[in-house]
Amino acid sequence: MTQQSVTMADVAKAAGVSRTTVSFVLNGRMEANIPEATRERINQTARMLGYRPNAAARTLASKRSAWFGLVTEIATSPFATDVIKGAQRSAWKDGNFLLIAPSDDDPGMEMLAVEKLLEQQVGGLIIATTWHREIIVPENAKSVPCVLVNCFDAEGEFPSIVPDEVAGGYAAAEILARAGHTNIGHITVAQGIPAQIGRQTGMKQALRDHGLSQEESKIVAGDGTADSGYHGTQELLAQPDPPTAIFCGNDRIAMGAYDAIKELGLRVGEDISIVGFDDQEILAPHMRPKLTTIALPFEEMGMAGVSLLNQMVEGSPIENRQITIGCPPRIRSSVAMHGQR
Amino acid sequence: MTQQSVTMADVAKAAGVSRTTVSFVLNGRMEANIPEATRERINQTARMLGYRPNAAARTLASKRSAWFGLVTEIATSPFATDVIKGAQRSAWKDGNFLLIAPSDDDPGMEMLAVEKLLEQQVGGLIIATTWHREIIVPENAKSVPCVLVNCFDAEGEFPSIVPDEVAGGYAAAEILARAGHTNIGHITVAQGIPAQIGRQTGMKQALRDHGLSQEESKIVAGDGTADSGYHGTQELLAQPDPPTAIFCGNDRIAMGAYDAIKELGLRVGEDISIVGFDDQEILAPHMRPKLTTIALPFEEMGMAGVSLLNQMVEGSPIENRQITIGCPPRIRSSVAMHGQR
DNA sequence: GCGCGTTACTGAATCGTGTTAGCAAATCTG
DNA sequence: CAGATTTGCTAACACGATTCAGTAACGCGC
Repeated sequence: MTQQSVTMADVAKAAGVSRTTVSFVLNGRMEANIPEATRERINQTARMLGYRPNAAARTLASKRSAWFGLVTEIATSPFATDVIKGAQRSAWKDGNFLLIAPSDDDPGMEMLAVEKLLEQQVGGLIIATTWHREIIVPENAKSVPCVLVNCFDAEGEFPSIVPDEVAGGYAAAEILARAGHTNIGHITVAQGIPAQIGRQTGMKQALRDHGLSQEESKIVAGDGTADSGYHGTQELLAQPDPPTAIFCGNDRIAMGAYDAIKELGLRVGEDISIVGFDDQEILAPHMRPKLTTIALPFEEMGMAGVSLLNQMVEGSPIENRQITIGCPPRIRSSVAMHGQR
Repeated sequence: MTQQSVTMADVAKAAGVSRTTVSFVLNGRMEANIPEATRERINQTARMLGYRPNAAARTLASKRSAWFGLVTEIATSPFATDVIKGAQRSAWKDGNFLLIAPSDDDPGMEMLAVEKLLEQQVGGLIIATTWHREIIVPENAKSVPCVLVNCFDAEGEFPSIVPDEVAGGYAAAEILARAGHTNIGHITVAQGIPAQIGRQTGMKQALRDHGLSQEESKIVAGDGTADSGYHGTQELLAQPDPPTAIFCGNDRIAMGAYDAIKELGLRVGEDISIVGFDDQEILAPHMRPKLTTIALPFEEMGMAGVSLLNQMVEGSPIENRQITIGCPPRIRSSVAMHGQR
């Protein structure tokens, strides 16, 4: 109500030209060579009248919308924020919008979300998960360009963007090896997920490359919780030849590890070195000592997702369908030099 | 491209009726009394043909869109997620969408964000901040119903939804008082913000109501960081008559407090009781012992924002323009009984 | 003064839906 | 059985843009 809404026709009348001309000018169509004087006049009157384009009309007429859809499990994790942030920023730069729809990790819900987004005429779709895993992409998602972020489909049919877990695990172990540690423990996240497999694989490779061996007993299975970090650390430190450093599968595990270490009267970053994974913004930099960890590049993944989508929408050929994004180390204070170098 | 897009006209032709009839049936216009048989036939063919309504056309024709705009500082804080989550859920229920635009705490950016959202024909606007404070609402936000979440304008011109800081502070202090503590410390968040003022006010009231007094020295000014919690706690515990319980202005402060307490060889939840504020999902339940704290009702605020917006869009009278939402206590394990009851 | 190319525009169709006004047939009313 | 009402549907315009196909005016060479 009270929608006075100035239209192009109003601007055209006020400027004494046709709708078409106004459209050309406001969209910067230079090939319709409208002289500078007219352009200026039209822009002036548009501004004076407070003209605001109607996106719905534009979408309808041009059959191209300014929206991408993002389907994600906002319900569960704060991680989603960063993906949204990155995607949002990247889309915004090109004048695009993000329509966010919840999937809640329920296939039915997810299909509905996609359906609703398609009704909104989204030009492309991003499906993002909060933890790196394989998913089944809803059938209807195929009616429009679609990119997977932090997940992948079994057939590799969709382009996907995932963190480089292996390189991340490698970096984590290398930090400890470079600091002179030779007896390194590891507490894993939940068994069988890409994060666990990748990080552990990377760690083993790094240790080999640095000429270090690691007994099986130095790898304890956790489940990603702080509790599992606490108990895992107790288990490691109770061994006859306890490790001097622990690579924790994620930051929450590291949090539990801190507690266990302190309870034993030892000092994190002096007696025992710790490296985490994830770089949780409200955790890692606030721990005492501040946690050295490997960051999950959620924001970059979101940005990459949108730019990949842009390419697909424009019909550019996609060279790389499976993109991995590096996990940068965040060096803080939980790792100490050990022994002679 | 390859937009086969089945339209209403296609459905109409296939069903042997006019487009108008299809529109009536699909929109459930009962007053146009179409007999059950015809309705069924149209629904069938629509489903068979895979008809998907075009939201842009609908928005254009009906002059009412199915989406609300949410302007927020996604850039800075994980808190935003919960507001988005609540708003999203609430909107989704009514078939509405949320368009998210970043404000990045920059007035120019914010105006642009609002402008862009208005171009998208949003039916209403939510402006949300990550921390409770006063804001200046951009002028153009007035062209559509607008609700403030977690913030407010100086003139009270806009309906706003904020957490009940005072009641939260009251609850926090009461938990400690009820546990038998009589010597209670407090470490504040940044000076002068509503969170600091409200929580402190609530605390003082609770202590008065429980017949307790509190020396000025037992309130130390922090800045919301874990570091300030660490040093604040050291300061409090170094006093000649140290408190047996500390109400920390937020969970990060509590995190620092834990570290300081443990370093002194004391036990949290046994020797010293702690209550936090915010209930940060990835922090509070994972601390050791698990932190008793007061939750900030972000999700509820988001939901309340959307439903208030719905009322406004429908033209219902708004009875309450300044809504405060309660901050529920989350009782965990960081508070112990003290002394005789 | 004719043909041709450029410049600076305009008219009209189109996008897919909502919505009002109205019409023919069927049914009811008295 | 005439007139009024209801039932079941349709024609046509509107919404606010984009875009294609012109076209009138002008300059220019010959």
